[in-house]
Amino acid sequence: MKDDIAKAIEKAIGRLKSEGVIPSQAAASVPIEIPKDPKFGDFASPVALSLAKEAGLKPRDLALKIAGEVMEEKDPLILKVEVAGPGFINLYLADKWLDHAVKAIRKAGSDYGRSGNGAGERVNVEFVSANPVGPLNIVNARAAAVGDSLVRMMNFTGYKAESEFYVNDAGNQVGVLTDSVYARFRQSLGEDYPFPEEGYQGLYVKDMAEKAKEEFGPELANMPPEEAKRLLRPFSLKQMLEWQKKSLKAYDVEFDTWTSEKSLRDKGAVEEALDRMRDNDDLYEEEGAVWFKSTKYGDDKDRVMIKGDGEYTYVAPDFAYHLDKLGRGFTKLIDVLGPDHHGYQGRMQAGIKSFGYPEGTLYVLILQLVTLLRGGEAVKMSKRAGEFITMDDLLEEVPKDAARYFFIMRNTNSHLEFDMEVAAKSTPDNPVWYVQYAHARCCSIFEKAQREGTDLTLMEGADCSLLNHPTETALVRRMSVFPDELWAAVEELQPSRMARYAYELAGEFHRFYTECRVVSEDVALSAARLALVDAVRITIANLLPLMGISAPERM
RNA sequence: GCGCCUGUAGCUCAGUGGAUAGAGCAACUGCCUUCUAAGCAGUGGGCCGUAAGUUCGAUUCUUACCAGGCGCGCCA
Repeated sequence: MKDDIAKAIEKAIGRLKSEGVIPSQAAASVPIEIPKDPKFGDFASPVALSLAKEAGLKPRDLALKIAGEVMEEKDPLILKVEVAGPGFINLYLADKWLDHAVKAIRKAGSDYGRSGNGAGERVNVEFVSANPVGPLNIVNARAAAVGDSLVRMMNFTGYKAESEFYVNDAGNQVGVLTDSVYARFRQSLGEDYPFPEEGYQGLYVKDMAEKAKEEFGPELANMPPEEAKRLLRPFSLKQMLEWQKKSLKAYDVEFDTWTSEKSLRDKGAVEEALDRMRDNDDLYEEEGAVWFKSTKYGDDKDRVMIKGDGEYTYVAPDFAYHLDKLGRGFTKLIDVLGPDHHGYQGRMQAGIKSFGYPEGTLYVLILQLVTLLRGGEAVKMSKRAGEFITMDDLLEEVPKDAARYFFIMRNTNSHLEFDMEVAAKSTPDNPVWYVQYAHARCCSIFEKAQREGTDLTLMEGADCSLLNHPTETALVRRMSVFPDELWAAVEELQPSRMARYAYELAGEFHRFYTECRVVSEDVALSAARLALVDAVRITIANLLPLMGISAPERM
């Protein structure tokens, strides 16, 4: 409906343009909003306010002209158009539109909200990509929730989006992990074997050492350390990856692709990427190192690609990795990163440009920090002392649905306060329950109606124009903008918008539920309200899975 | 010092170049013989960090400053 209204106003503006009232080059987009106060109409547009200057008219006068044009050739669903305030165009819709809107939602069913807006563009969303050296942490968990929701939302709106996890299995961090496991292994045999200075202290390293003992037997101790570590390295890596996969699965996050840095290196992808930069004259040698002239593409300083000792810096394989993704046919790359990586953005954008891809190919979404609270008190975490809450720990305290909602409920560039006690509760302060409860209530109405012998097929012939109660029209309005809200969330890469929309929709439903009895003696009204409730059920059932949250039928 | 993010109600956060700046929590007051009260309605609470600029109009855009967070390696 929002679209139809925007089109009607666009047409009106088009006619005014051809009459020369508005200059033809004036911007074309027509914003439509739901007014805060229903007395300002079902929908409103401030378009005249922004166009007034170019037209050389007072906003109000222009609004009157546009309104006049809209009425001239008006959509039968539009009842009247008014101009109010400084120049808002307020549209009031005929009751018939309620019927249209509800029927459209029910007809679309599980496809309500789905669109082809993404036009099949192939998008790669990379997220989490934690080093395979320890358990997943809370920022990883936020990245998992945000990244996975983005992929789901994008696929629902016509993109071909895939999720990807980049495994840093070639760097020296895995070496440190291997050394740590090896040391714990020797210690477990009663030896006084030194633990590496930068080694990983966590208990899981000891567990892995025990597993290694089972796997390889005590003869591992008799091998030269280098040989033992050659066995331990892939073994440790595999354990870590399995652990991380398991943690993610518990959050309903599964990746389409896991790409290994090592495999990229092995097939010469790094050299290939560097050659490409060299061909562009973007590499140079200085002080015994090879540098990428990233300042040429807007980075604040040039970056070393090959160190003095002949090793790559971590960025070189990262460039190769991005080039690899692009080589697989993705035209848009999204990297979801933690707050400590924002400095990474400039060099990576520079690399993409050096490879010849257009501006806007890569989008880096930076997530801000998460502060964990328990009952309003900050949870003390000390990495050094090995005291920190992992993603797994969190799930033991907070149900998956609540965790996922909490992780996406804030804008990505806002710090997130996550109170585990609130998230774990089933009380009104917990927004997840509020939304799920709305869905359960819808289902419960049908269950009750059926049990009491109400003929549910009555819905099919329902006349939803009867839904005149303010809470009913508000509910229909809110539902009708779901596709627009979803698309806005996708364009802004902000799943938080979906979380908020879900909350608002649930609120409209709870108000309706309190004010209006669905099943009553009035057969026609009951039929209309059942259809309305069905539409709500459909909308919520479609949007919760986009956030990886279930829509329970009973609570 | 430089860069990125943030500064809106007691707390956590929405929001927008324009109509009286919103929600949840916390406080207080009402509403269950009726489809789940895990709900609803209401009251109180705001120099939208400070100052200047652009504008008919700024909480929104620009700049400076103040405050908080995070980064700034031939570490990953």
